Parts: sequence; structure tokens; C-alpha cells
Amino acid sequence: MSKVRVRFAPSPTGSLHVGGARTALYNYLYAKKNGGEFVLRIEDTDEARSSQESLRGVVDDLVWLNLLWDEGVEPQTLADMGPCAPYRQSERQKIYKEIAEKLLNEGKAYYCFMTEAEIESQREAAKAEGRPPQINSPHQDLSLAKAQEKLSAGEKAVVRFKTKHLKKDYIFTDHIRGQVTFPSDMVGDFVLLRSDGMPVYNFCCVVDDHLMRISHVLRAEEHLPNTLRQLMIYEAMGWTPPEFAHMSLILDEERQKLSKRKGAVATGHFKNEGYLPEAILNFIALLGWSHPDGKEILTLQEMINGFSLDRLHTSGAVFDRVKLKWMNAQHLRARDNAEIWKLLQPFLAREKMELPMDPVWQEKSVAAFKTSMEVLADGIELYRPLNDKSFVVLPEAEETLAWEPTKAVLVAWRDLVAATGKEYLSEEEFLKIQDEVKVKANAKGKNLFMPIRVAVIGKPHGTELKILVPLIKTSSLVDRANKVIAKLR
RNA sequence: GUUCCCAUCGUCUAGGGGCCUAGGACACCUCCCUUUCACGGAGGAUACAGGGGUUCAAAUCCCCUUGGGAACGCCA
Repeated sequence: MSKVRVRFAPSPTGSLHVGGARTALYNYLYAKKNGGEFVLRIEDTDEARSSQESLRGVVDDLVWLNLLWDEGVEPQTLADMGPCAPYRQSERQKIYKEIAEKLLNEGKAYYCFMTEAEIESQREAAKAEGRPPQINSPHQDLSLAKAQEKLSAGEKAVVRFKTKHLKKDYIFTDHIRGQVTFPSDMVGDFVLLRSDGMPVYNFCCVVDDHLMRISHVLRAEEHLPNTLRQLMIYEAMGWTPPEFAHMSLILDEERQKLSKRKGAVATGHFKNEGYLPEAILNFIALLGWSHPDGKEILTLQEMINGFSLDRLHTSGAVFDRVKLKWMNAQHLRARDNAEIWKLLQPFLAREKMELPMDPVWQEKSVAAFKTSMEVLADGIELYRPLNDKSFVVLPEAEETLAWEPTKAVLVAWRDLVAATGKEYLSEEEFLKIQDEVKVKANAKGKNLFMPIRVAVIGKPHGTELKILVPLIKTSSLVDRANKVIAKLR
């Protein structure tokens, strides 16, 4: 058994989306589990849609996810890295051309001069008759010499693979689906090289998988029908095909293939919302795979240890954003407070909050808020009350302010806080003051707590006061109380 | 239309002939904790698409039906 070599082969035509991320993850897990190598190949043969910016984005997303590859493009410079370079298909044209010529010379492929209009009318005719929309090229038996004449006369042609003579079933064993059978007439003569000489996916995929010695092709189910074409090319070239495993699709709420058109599915979107890479990885791993021990919250290493192809599911999985959020909360709690504080910064910066620089205060605040945060962006609303500039009395506080004992509570609260002369109150000091307010203002229960909360955060519901108060300077607490008292006419 | 793939709670899944009156997780409901909101804890409701076989025994194997999905590009 040769060495395990797998690849993730994105086309840089947009940002990495969660489906691609999962394909990358499974390939990565399989490689790591089996001591193999993980190759990143760039499928950028569609010049119109591919861009350097997209490549940059895809690479950055993979790095962010911590799915690092052994060969491909170097993450920083995007320069080639590894023995099978180049890894960008756009730079491998010579290779594809040579192989196409070999097939041409052996009569296994031919130049096809059909125009777009001719192709279109054949397709429509086929559709009208209920046949699969395959094309039947009038040039399939044109001699190579004749074709070359036309070419040198300036005519444009694609290179098509000849399928008519391959009358048999193609059978292969898929590691996830078992034996899969395709009749050869399922496909028509397909294009290998475009008229501008650029290769087409099914062709360069085979050439590169072979040349890069890929042992296992793990890809999404949408490629299952492509396997037939690819098998035909392997056969024509006399190459041994790799092992295949086609994994189920990720579906949207309508049970359709998850697509950019419906909601945000880009990895970068989740990053911006404050999802942790390990949570994304954990969540997508469980979309079509399960850990042998049934464990759900997993580290990357645990996923590697428990990974095997036979635990991959055959049917599609709906992407449940609610569960993803829950999972993110779980991973968030597993992080250090200091770490979370750091991660929170870009989010708090969006709101230009001015919060204390003291690391002790910072970690204390994270400890206080950790369990009420599902995504980092939740930190914005959590920290807002701690930021003096954004203290406002919200409309939802109206009812509390109208209560009869409220004024006495607020005044007692303000005076007792001011009297301490401390910079910050400890939890114990706060509780003591609270008891004193209770006596002084003769208020208890929500008549006591809600007015104080309004005087602290501007609304009657929120985080526990004993957690919040020690995070706010007493001078600020007094200011805030005064603002609320002023509203009482 | 044609071909291929798929089918367990609303969702992700466990299960691979007897351990299944089907287990876990998210969500939902109830209660407890909490003088708020959350967190946490304890319970609850909810699924083997339908029909035929095979078998002493079927969620599990086979067939059909139905339903869903994907692919049929000079996209990948």
C-alpha cells in the first residue's frame, strides 16, 4: 500500500465556504490519521472567475481554521512549496497539452469545431426527445491531419474525449458508498481542452491527481458523476485510478445544496461574527461523521484520533446554525480568560469602547461574562454597560422608575456608594451596601434590585449585579445613579 | 427528461439481524437553582417514509413504491 496522499483542490473564485472547509477538514483528518500528506492544489483554470484575491482569502481561511497543508502554495507568499510544483493548474498548461496530444494521436480524443449555436441546438433537440443533453459532434471521425489543417487556417477547436466506443459499465468501489456503477453512455464526448488551450476540470484533475500521486480522492458527492469521466481518462492513459470517497452534501433548511445565494456560508462570515475556528471545525466535522465514542465536543486532535472513512454518512446533512452557536459557546468556555479578552478586542474596537487597561480587571470581566457569550460579537452588548460613555437609561426601565420606593432606593444607593471612598467595590462590599439600602429605603425583592440595576446598567434585566458592580468604578456608579435620579422629575 | 446517489425524533446523529418498549446532542416544554436575564441541574414530548419479502427474530438484509438530492458546461 502506497503512502496516503490526499488533496484539497479549491478554485479561487470566491471565499472558502463551509462545504469546502469540511472537504478540507476530512482530507486533513484522513492524512493526519494515516501519517499521510495533505496537498493544497489550486484549480484556477477558469481564468475569468479566478483571482489572486480569492486565493489569498481561501489560503487565509484555511490557515485561520488551522488546516495546514504539507505541499501546495506557501501560506505567506503563495509561492510554490513542494516536490510536485507548480500547484496552480494555470501554470501547468504544458503538461495538460502534452497529455491531450497523446490522446489525440492515439485517436482517443479529437478536435471539435462545433460552434456554440450548433451545440445549443443539439442540446435542445436532445432535451425535446427526452434524451440526455449530450452532444454528437460531426467532427469525431475527422482525421487528425484534416483537423490540423483547419486549425492552421485559424479555426478554433476544443479537444473532446471520445466516448462512443466505450460501451460498458464502469464500476468502482467508493469508500463511503460501496460499489457504484455507471453506464458509459451516461456521458457524451466531453471537453478536455478549451479552444484557448486551457484544460477543463475533469481533465486536469485526473492528470494532477496522477502526477501528484494522490492516493485517495475525498470530495463532495456532487463530483460522483464526474468520476465516470475521470475513470475513462485514467483508462485511456493506462493509469491506475486513486481510491475514491464521495461525501454527502451540506444542505440548507430547504434540504438543497448549501449555496452562497441563501444566507452567509463563507468561513469569513463566521469569523466576523465571532465564531472560533475550533468550533467551526468541530461543527462541520459532525455534519456527516461521528466520533466512535459519541463524543460531541472535540478538539482537532480528538477528531484525528477518531477519524475513519467508514464513519462517514451517506446522506446529506442540514447546516443548523443554532447548534453551531451552542457549540461555539462550548469552545469559548474552554478558552483562557486572557485569550478571550484578546479575541474580543476587534469586536469591542468596532464600538470604540474605552475599557480599563488593567489585565486583572480584564480577566475578571471575561470570567463574569463568559457564560453569557455564545459568539465573540455578543461581547459588544455585554461590555457596553461597563463603558461609561454608553450609559443611557433605556425605555424598558420606565416601569421600574415609576415604582413608589424607587427614588429612596436610588438615593440611598448613591450615597452609600459615594461614602465608601473606594475606587472599586468588592462583591462583599456591594452586598453589604445592598443590605443597607434595603433597610434605609425600606424596599425588598424586585423593588430593591431592579432600581439598583437601572442605576447601574440603565435597564432592569441583565447580568447579576454582584458581578457587574465590582467592574465599574464607584465614581461612575455615582454618576450613573445621579443621571437616573434626575429622570425622576 | 436521463443517469447516479440517498432515506432513524423539527435538526445533527448512534445503530450494521436478537442487547431497541430505538440511545445521545441542539432546539422545544415543565420543574429546581437564582429576589431579574442568563448559566447550571432534573425531568418530558418527539423518529426507524410506505408496502412486500428473507428469517424463529428486521431500524438493521433483498425488492418495489414514494419522497428527496446531485449531475448532465469551452464551471469546478
